[in-house]
Amino acid sequence: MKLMNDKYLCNWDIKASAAISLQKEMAKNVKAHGEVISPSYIAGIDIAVWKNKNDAQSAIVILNYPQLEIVEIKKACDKITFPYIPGLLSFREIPLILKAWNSLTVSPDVIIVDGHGYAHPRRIGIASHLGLLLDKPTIGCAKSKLCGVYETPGAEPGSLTNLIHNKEIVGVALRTKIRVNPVFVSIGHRISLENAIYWVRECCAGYRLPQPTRLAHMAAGNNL
DNA sequence: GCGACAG
DNA sequence: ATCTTGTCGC
Repeated sequence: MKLMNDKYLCNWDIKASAAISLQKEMAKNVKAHGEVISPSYIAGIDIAVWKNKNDAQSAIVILNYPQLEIVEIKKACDKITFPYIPGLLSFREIPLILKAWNSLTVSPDVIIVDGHGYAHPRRIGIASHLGLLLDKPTIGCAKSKLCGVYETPGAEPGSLTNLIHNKEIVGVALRTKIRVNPVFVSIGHRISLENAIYWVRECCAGYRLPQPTRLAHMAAGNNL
């Protein structure tokens, strides 16, 4: 697939301070509204870092909807350079994600990213950053919180509570399955929070994580 | 200075 | 993220 918005493309070999400056500029262009109505394809993205701490593999899995069957899987391997710094995850993972994106033949209508989007100190987590680059609706679905406070959601699957940071609702803690910890959903780009929550729920076929994310995680680790 | 801290 | 099999609980 072709990269739609190369104006957001940057030199990935930069310092943390420069990355933060870029985030503050890009955050102004994130669109927190938009509805994905009846998608034909939903993508899941994740990366696995080899234990040697240098090599990594990204995976993009495309599922059809509503069947949620795999229609395409693309992977890319390379050395990982940028260190893991909370708040700067996108600069570590996106280069490898774009490499896999280039080989895609199916264009997804919405993408679920393993990590936060708007629920980020500067409102631009990896889901939002990737959404700007690909000019696609993206959703952030993380397994743990990066910033903000929230009340424990009810025990019933589907229940949720707001994730609040600096008095602003930045996402929700969503109980996707009984007796498991909630996941954190936030908008990535070009989608409303309500619609993002809808699609995450729609993709959780009895699992804690949405199927696109689960399968991308397995694919990245060569377990699929 | 101290605590928090996606993957 | 990753190191790692079986085991306990719903």
